[in-house]
Amino acid sequence: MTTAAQGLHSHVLATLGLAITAGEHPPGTVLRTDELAQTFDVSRTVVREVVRVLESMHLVESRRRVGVTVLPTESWNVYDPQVIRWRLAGADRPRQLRSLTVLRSAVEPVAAGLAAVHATPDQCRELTERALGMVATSRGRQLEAYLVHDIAFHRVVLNASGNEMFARLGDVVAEVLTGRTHHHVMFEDPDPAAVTLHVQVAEAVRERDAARAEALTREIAVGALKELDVLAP
Amino acid sequence: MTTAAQGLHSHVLATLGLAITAGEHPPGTVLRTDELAQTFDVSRTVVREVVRVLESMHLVESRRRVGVTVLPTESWNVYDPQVIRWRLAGADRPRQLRSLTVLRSAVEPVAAGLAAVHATPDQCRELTERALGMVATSRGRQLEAYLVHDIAFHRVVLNASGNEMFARLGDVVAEVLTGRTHHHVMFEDPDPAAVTLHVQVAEAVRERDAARAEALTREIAVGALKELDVLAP
DNA sequence: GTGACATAAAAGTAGTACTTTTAATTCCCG
DNA sequence: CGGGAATTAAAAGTACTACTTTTATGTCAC
Repeated sequence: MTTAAQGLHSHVLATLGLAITAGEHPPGTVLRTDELAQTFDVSRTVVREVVRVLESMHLVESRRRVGVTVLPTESWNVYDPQVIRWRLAGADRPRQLRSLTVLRSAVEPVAAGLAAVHATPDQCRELTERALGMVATSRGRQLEAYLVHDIAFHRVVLNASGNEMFARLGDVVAEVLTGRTHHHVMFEDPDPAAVTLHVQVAEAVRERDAARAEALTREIAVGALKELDVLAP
Repeated sequence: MTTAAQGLHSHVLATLGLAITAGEHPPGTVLRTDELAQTFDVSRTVVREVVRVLESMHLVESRRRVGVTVLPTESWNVYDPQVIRWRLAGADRPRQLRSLTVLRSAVEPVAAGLAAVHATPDQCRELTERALGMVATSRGRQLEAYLVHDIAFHRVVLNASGNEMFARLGDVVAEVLTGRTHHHVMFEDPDPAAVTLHVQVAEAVRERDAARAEALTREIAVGALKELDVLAP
């Protein structure tokens, strides 16, 4: 059971998409639609719709008289949430987590700076609440509860930035944080220093101190990068 | 001629996608597949494939007994290059340019810093060449030639960062730079200060000075933001 | 060997028939 | 009169079949 699916389309899409992003069917592989139809025991219609979607993600290319060719990784729409999810579920999850964390480290500080300028009172309040929630759940193996607050916190910052491109990264950040928690640290409580930094970011945003919000968030980012050994020691 | 298209599918997709992102069919609008088939004078098969693609971009949602509903802007996959292109071609092009420029301002400095660490000798060389090309074409209304170098320069930086998420933003940056040139400055030569900064970035990368490459690129970004009045005066 | 030509393989398109889901309406009972 | 269960019908989902179009590849003449 890789992915639940009501509807044949969803099922085939999930299976095939995952297979391709996981590296079965490596780039260059040629698939034929009626062969796929047979494999999945669905009609060609369904397969064609799936192929069209995969094509729009630039995972494959469909050419007449040739078939459906798997494209090289460089062409993939790596920002497509679906593709990200598939890759996080597959083999090169570590690599994926790394590159997404680097992206976060670039985006979130700037987003925090903008949030300090644009955040509504409501957003300021939720930010503070979430930071306090993180503090409250930061000790004693309450990792799941902590994660919820952490995700919400970062999502609010991204939304409050007022930039739609940033806002749409909320899901990505959620995936990264979830992946991190559920993967390699799972046991130990979160770093107290990081928790403090979140509280201070909330403070800075509330006080409209953009430079400080940005700098503090950059520190959080550095911490996240270190955790994944992306940084030189 | 909105978009060239060999193949009915591409044509319908381009037309409908553009229409939706442009704000005709505002969010909440319900379209029916056979109605669309009639409108475009194609078979329901073609329409369904198009709808499936639009659905994967989260522009629409298709529900039984209801029809194809246009989703609110917040759900759109704004990182999908296709969506970006449609929106840049449509009505809220200015807004789109603004948010993309903010994204650039966050990503490119970090990318430049990483490039200083990871760039191959080849990439360093091309970077220098492109910077010099910019200098050479920066005076005397050679805007098109300048643009080519400018795009290539930024693309190399993003690629050299070694991060695939950054690398994939090359097209976005290209669109933004093109839009900027072809839009509101078209007449006057590029800012000499910006040109110099590019040369210095190439230098910093070549000398493996990550901090300097990042700082300089940040200055370029500030310039781009100012140009669009994103920054407070 | 090279270029024109023929062939066939695979995707693209169309149309139709049927199934499934589900919003909305109806209708019965309290 | 009101609310909930049963019915209905509208629209998408699926399947299948027939046909068209493109084009890689192999063939043949020169």
